[in-house]
Amino acid sequence: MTVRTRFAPSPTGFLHIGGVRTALFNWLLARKHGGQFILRIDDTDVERNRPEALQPILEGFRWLGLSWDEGPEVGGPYAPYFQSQRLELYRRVARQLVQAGHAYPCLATKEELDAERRAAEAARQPYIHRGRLRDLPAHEAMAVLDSRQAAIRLRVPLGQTLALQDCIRGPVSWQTDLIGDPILVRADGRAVYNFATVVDDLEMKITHVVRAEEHLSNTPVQVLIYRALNASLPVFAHVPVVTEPGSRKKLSKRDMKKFVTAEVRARLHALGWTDEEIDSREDLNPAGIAYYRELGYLPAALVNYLGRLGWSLDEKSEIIPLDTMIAHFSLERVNNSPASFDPDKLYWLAGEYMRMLPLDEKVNGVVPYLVRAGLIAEEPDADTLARVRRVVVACGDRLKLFSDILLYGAFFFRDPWYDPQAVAKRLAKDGIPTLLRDFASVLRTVEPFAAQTLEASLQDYCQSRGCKTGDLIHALRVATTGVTVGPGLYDCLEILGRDETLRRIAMALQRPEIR
RNA sequence: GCCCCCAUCGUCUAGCGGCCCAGGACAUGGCCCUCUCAAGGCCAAGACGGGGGUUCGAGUCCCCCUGGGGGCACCA
Repeated sequence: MTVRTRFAPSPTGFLHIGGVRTALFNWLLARKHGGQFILRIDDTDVERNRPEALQPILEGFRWLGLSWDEGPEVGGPYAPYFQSQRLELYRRVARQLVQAGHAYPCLATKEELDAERRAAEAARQPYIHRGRLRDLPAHEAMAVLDSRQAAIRLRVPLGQTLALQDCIRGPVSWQTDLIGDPILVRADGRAVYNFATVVDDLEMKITHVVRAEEHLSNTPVQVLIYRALNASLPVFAHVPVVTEPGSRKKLSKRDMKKFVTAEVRARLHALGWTDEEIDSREDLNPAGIAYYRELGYLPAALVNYLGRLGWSLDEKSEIIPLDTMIAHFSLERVNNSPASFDPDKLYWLAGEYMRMLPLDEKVNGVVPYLVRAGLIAEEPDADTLARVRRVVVACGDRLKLFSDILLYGAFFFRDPWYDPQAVAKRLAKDGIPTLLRDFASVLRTVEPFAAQTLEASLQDYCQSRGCKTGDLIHALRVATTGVTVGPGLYDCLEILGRDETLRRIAMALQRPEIR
């Protein structure tokens, strides 16, 4: 039997980290067993659907490399993969259930039901709805269905215990008496999630239903539907929810905006985003995928992080290559308590993955950021690319995200932006400008103008002059880069070259703070 | 209110009765390295929610309590 899993987002908002993690588990399970991973769009709730939400979801999956074997844009043997296009199927199946006596029409209005629910609440009683036509004989029920616009409800069998083995939770059970007769098809003919899901999972031959724990309470209803359809159950696995950093509440796509903190805004501003752009992008925040893509996180790092969130390979592995993850993934090793999303650990992983990335790919990843910042031309020539490469090498492990290139390497591509504090601390001090001016004359003749010889000559110079190397080094750094942090000084000078280095030193010495 | 689930360092986790006075990782603090910032190395601090059982022995099994979470729609 081939394993078939699915992820079924509803396009009512943007995918968050938790949703992606659930999708990843589905994907891993399918890949591990050489099965299929299906993407299905659960969009039966047309009023709440937002067509513009679909593309970002698909793009997110593509970016992460979570390929789907069947679904939007790729089709498949059970197309269409949009529930909104399968309503006829659900209606047909629901009618069959009525005919078989497992379901019945319901004429209650929304107002009546609301009143019932409120009354139950007021009486502090659980609300368990049983329709008035529940016990109508099947042929009469069909007659009602044909003559009136009626919703269809499942007739929940009374007095039973539903027990099943969840792959992650273990044995779980429910009393059917406590389950109200659920709506299968709305009065307007549109199926409801619980029903459409079962019909589709059955038709699409889904073998493993891996979904978030918030769906656990939907499971008894769905089990009842499977039974009514005389179908065998898939394997159920309810993965714990992902909670917000700092709270124990599950991540929700409704208020992702609250993750747009001042710090997040500052980061995005640094990349050239305006507040208007940030505010118009709902998924551009630390709970969404787009944020990490924009900042230049490596997708492999995100996948690794998400895979380790609630799952472990063994007692110590943190960095787990995707093929290892696929080879060893199992639902049995999925943890069963909620996991809190930790941006710090993700950031650390991003750095680890960046370190492992081949140089060429680092250069390729960094170029778009330099282009967008207007530091290099859109189609950089070979010389520029060679220079970018040298800068990337100089940045070394400082580069954790592609966007870090702007943090550590921008000054290689434009004049330094002199940080007043840095100038005050490292340049505008007694004797320093003179020292700098004097050493500049040494720099004029250093041969070759390379890191090693530069270092040697600076050491010699300081020794013969009896000055502290630190003073000169810091002064040089600020004079040539404008800031106090960055790659090794000698690497910086070498990349800048003799002429540019001298020009920058002269420029720095012209500053008003210095005389 | 009712139903269901969960419970190891701040966080992610290992642990499936003795290998655990609980291991790893992120974060934190200190030291080393060092031209800054990273990275790296070393060290430190830090957890089995509580109470009952079962057992020669319990983080591990059972029960209760407490705490947390999820769900109770003609939403998904």
